[in-house]
Amino acid sequence: MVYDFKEVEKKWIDRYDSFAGYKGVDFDKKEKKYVLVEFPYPSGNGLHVGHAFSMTGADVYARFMRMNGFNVLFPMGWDAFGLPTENYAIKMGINPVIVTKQSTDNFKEQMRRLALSFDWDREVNTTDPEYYKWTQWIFTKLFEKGLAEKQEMAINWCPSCLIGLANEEVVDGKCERCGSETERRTISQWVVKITDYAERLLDGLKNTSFIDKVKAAQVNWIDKRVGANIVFEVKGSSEKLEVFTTRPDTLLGATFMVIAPEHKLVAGVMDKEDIKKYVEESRKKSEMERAELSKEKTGVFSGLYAINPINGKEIPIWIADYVLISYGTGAIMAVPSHDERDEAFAEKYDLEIDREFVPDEKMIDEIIEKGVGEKSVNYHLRDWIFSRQHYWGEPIPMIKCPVCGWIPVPDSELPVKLPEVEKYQPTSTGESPLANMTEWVETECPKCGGKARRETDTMPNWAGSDWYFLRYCDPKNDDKLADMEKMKYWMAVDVYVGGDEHNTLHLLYSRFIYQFLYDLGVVPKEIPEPYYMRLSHGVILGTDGNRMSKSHGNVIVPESVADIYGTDVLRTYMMFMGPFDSTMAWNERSLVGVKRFIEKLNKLVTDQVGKNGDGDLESSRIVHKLIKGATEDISRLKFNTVIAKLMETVNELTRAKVLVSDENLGNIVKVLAPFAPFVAEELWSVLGGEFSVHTQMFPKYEENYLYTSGVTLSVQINGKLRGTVEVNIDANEEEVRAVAESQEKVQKYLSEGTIRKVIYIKGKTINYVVA
RNA sequence: GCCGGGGUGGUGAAAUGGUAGCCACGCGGGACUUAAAAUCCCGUUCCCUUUAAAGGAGUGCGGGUUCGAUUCCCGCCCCCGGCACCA
Repeated sequence: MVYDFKEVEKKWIDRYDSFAGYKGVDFDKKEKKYVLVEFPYPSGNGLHVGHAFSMTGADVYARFMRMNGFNVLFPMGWDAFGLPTENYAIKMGINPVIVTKQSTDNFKEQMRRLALSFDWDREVNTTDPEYYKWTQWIFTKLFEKGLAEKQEMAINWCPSCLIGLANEEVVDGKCERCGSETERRTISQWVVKITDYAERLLDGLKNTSFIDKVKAAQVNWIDKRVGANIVFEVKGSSEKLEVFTTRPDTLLGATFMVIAPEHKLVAGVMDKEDIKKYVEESRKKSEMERAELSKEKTGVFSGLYAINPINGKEIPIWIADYVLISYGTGAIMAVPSHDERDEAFAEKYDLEIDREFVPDEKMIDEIIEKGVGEKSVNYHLRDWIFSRQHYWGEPIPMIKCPVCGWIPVPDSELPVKLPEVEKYQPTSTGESPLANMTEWVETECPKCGGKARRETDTMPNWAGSDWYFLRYCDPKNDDKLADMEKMKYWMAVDVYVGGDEHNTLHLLYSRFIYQFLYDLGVVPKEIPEPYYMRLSHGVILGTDGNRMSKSHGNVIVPESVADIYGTDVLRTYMMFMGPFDSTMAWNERSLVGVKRFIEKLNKLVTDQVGKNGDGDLESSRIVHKLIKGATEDISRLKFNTVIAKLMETVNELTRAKVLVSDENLGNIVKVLAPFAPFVAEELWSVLGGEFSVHTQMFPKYEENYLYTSGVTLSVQINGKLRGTVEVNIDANEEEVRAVAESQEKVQKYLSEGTIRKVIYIKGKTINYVVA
């Protein structure tokens, strides 16, 4: 019988739409398992095979957990605010709400075809006012707790998008979204003080079992440095110069000081023409550009001298933009004999380098004793610029009253809905288009009732994804972001599958928001961290080896494969391509191998069903070996080797021409089910099983089928393979030696010297050391 | 420069201290067929060899530990991803 995937998919797909087997059941007695895969940004291009790959991997795992008796929560939603939708809306003059609807409908249908077993009853959308009501609520709480404030600050500015960018959104001095050169500009911005949680964010990693590289990414991003702040007098001035150093022991080796161009001491020397010029030029550079100029450091002498607090030595103070005002105190003591950057700078400007200098540990005590410095901890983590001058984001729910100052919008008036506007682009002043909505902007102060104005900035795209995993626990709750008891049941996320690109920002921001909510008492006190385990999925690149994107023109959509080969072959192939966490270029070359495998399996089952009673012992051995291997491999997300084992099983059973019982045919089908849901369902029904195969228990292997008395050992002579022997698994060294040494070839090599030693590793090898 | 990941056949890859290359693609040969497709069977790391047997080399490079190293350690080279010159 030829396998017709179109007919089979058509037969089952509708039944899965309302299938109870895929739903997470609140408070179910079964043990829960929360499997989360990052929700996508629903772009107009649709879901590509990269998405399909990571989601299918998570789906296989979720299905496997269900078949192991867990009550699985496997939800999906849309992180739908963002610039591409806004840009498309601007270009086409269409409301982003409509654009978003079209995109999410399209994504959802694609996911349906991929047979992803999401619980659609829990679908969330960050652009839904019922959802962003709570995103806004969180912001008002941040404000109330003093963790959000407006700051006049120099930011990266994109002159094309007319928007402020966080440092991480500037790539090579260019705007990440539009590619324009960015500049520095001072603007009033909402800033969220994530740095207050730096220590907690480091410490909390102890409560997780993230894979090592994810933990490392978090630790390195926070980058805690312990050192000292040391105060220098400035010669002929009442001003003092404070520096942060991780090496207070090198204090006596300091031969010059460097301050950032933004440092307050610079203001006093701006009358000098060369200094003024230097400061103005560095102001134009973004931090990225300053970083890029690493090979050619620039600076200018301030004319000022600092006094070393220990030995009274006069040290010249230089101004250089390789020192950043945002880190430490914006000033350093330079020890060119112990720091390569300082050395390069000293050589360029012909400054003193004390090559004889030896660091002195006791210096630290002396500094503290003299009261000229103190222990200091710095984190490289920076506060989070939270304002965007854009339309398509959550309005920041704040009101500016000329009398009362900034007042958060009261809970009862949330959500602050995005008003309809005529134009979606930012205003010519760089304000968000909401600023033009006079009747929306003008409001009353919630506190004094006087005339006041709404904030017109919107939130960054990270805001909605900071807490979405909580909303899945209770997606329709109108009174709170989620019910405490439901969160207590489902949280923490057991396995969070995501991309490396989110291992720093998204992961850190969402952990921060969770910890903040924890302190607020709105999430369960038993659960200090949101994610128990974080795994990285790999990336599927285009056939050209580049990331899939419209601009590269290398996007492969899953339907193009599913139309020809079917969903099962596509899914199984993606899982077979390589390890789940590795980067691979899309290549359809061996897709046909998976197709052949599915057809062979189909033939095996339809040929043998109902004919073979108990089957042959040999077939049970083969099938139980599969069950054991598959159980271990899926648990470790080693999907590619499970497929290899399935292929091997079908090949062995076909070649051995053994009789296979219906039970064992069913066992193979169950192992296949997480990967190829449609054909597994069909074959399960051929075998007379009840709908659905996906709610069956994953088979358990039986030890007695796996036991083999015979084993093949390698025979090595001086570590080189010289033969193999078949022996009983429990054979002792003498027995193995007798068999091995009866072989002509082994005798030949043994006769070349005297046996000095024999190493026998039971079940594996016997090695003769001959000299 | 810093951080993370990686380097194994013609290709995707497997093996995490014990027979390197499972499984799959591709390729070669054969069966079936009027023919082709599909399917099935055999072979396929490289070198030497008509073939086979036998041998040698072999997991980026150079060392080391070990009876034995793709796997562990030290040094180096190259590729990919991330980055904020972080004092």
